[in-house]
Amino acid sequence: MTSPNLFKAFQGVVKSIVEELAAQSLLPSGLDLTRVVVEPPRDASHGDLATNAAMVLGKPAGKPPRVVAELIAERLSARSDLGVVDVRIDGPGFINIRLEPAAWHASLADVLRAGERFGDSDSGGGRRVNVEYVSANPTGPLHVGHGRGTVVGDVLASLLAKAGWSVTKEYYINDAGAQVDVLGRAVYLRYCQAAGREIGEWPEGVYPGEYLIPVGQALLAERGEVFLDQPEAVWLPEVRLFAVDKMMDLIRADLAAMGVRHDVFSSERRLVEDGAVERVLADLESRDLIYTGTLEKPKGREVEDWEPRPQTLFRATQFGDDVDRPLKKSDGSGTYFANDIAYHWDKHRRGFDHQIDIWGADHGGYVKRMRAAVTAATGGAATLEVRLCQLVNLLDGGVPVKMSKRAGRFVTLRDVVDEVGAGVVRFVMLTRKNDAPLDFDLQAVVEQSKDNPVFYVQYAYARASSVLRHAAEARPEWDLSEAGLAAVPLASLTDEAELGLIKSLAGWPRIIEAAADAHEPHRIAFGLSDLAAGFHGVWNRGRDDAALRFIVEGDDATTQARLALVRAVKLVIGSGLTLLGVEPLEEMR
RNA sequence: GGCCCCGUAGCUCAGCCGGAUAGAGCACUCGCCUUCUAAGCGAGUGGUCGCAGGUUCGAAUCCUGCCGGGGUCGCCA
Repeated sequence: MTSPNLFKAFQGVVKSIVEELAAQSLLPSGLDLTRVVVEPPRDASHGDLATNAAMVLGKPAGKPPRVVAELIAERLSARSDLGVVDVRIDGPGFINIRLEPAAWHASLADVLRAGERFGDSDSGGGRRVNVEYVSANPTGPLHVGHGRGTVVGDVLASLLAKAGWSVTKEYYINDAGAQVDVLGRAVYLRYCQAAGREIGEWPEGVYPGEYLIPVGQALLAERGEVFLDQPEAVWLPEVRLFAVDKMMDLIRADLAAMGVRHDVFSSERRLVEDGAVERVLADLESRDLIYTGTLEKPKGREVEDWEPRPQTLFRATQFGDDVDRPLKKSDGSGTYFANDIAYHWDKHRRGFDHQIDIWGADHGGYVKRMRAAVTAATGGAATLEVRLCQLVNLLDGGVPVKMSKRAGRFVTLRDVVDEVGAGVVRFVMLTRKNDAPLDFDLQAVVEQSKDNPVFYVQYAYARASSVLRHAAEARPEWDLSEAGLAAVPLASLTDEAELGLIKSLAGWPRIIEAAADAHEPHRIAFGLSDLAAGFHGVWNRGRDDAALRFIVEGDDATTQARLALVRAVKLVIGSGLTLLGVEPLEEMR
């Protein structure tokens, strides 16, 4: 289901004009129109819409851009039915189009009629895409760094859904590696403590996390003392399972507090037990993509006790990686990489040929091999895109918050959510593009000032709500719903700032589309800030000049038209915030 | 040493997968303000887009090589 998109509509018009010209032999036929776009000009003084058609088509058409521009411009000028009032050719061959105010009024009504659907598109065409994010090890609560990937993945998923993709949100549970053994041992110690045993000094390399105390107690309550004084081989398998279960409960609760809900949780252990890893490796082997070889020692970096040894290797270099990668540990079990190949292959088997993973930047060195493996394992049918999230620096009033795992002092994501709210966390995580480091200042993010983008956007929404509340009180007989205001005459919206705001609203679908195409959810947050700035600007004009206020005593027509604009602003900002998973605030308190 | 990311105004960052005199916020300077929602408003100063080549009608954007910062580098995940 698509919604109105003025720029797309004009793009279609320009293309059909080119085809028309071709049909009349004024231009060659069969020109490639994929690069023809209609967009807002960089400078509003150039016009309302601009197209690069003449510059893109000049060369293939064998004519100077300005000649092509003349041909197109002439026909565009004739389209008064679309509200075109002026067309001119500028610069190297841009065609700038100006629309009459009535066209913008119509576009405002379109926004209101589209409602929540405004900005939807069908560019995904219903194709399936899998977004895997968070996937933190099930060994403890989520920390702030996880929070960033969580938000980026979650909003990307929403964005793709809005752009017409069929999205599955997935979490990969790393419950098969050595760290869950470590977790199991830690929980066992807590269990012994719960049973009143003295355990002496806490062993090296075992999580001392206090959050494991209740897990040990729960284990005791559930299973009694059966594991006491038993060798590890007896208790570890069960304790490990128990512990992972509890940790996932913890993580799910953290995610719920952020408003995140995955569709699928996939277990690494399950994949291994089901033989998926063996099957994938066998398949790769049958295609001669696995061999036994010895890797060279990495240069320029000291590796302790390095010694050449033969390993089972995947021919990653055949698929663009820099070296071949090991698939088996010395004990014969699969490496994390081997299991991960099976996992991504499994996603492909489940019907996902578009896969997106959100990882921390520290896994950057892993991207090439994983993409190589996906290509190899699926015979090129599936593609993997990895988006890396840089570090989050947690600050408190400009001072870095010291986190030390050893001292047991680290701030969890939940701590932050409880302190500033999920909405604030979600928005702030998108105030930087994903591959740039992000400062998260606990004080700054709750500051009520223009410097704080979360506040600034919420305030715009609250102001719009407030104006509508006032209007509803003053004129209870008016229909101030989106549908109601869509039907109101808008001719009195003639102020330039008002028209500018309408133009910004009309451009909203472009922002969503660009963000979805580029897989960059932060663009929504930036777009919202711009919209909010536009609205605050219009609002502020009413300070100096009472005639420019939204509610004008004694002028119902103007008031209603302006309320339509306010309603549309509220609609778009509200839907943008919702897209980010941030609840819009009706009033600031 | 290899690979990945980053380098845009004094600071923090945008820049729509090549376009028209490169944008915003903060800071600074100068005015205004006490308001339908208060936690201000308007204007101005300010940039060799790290450096050097290349691709073309056109490059902050694409390619190559340097410089600087961060991450990462066999049986951890």
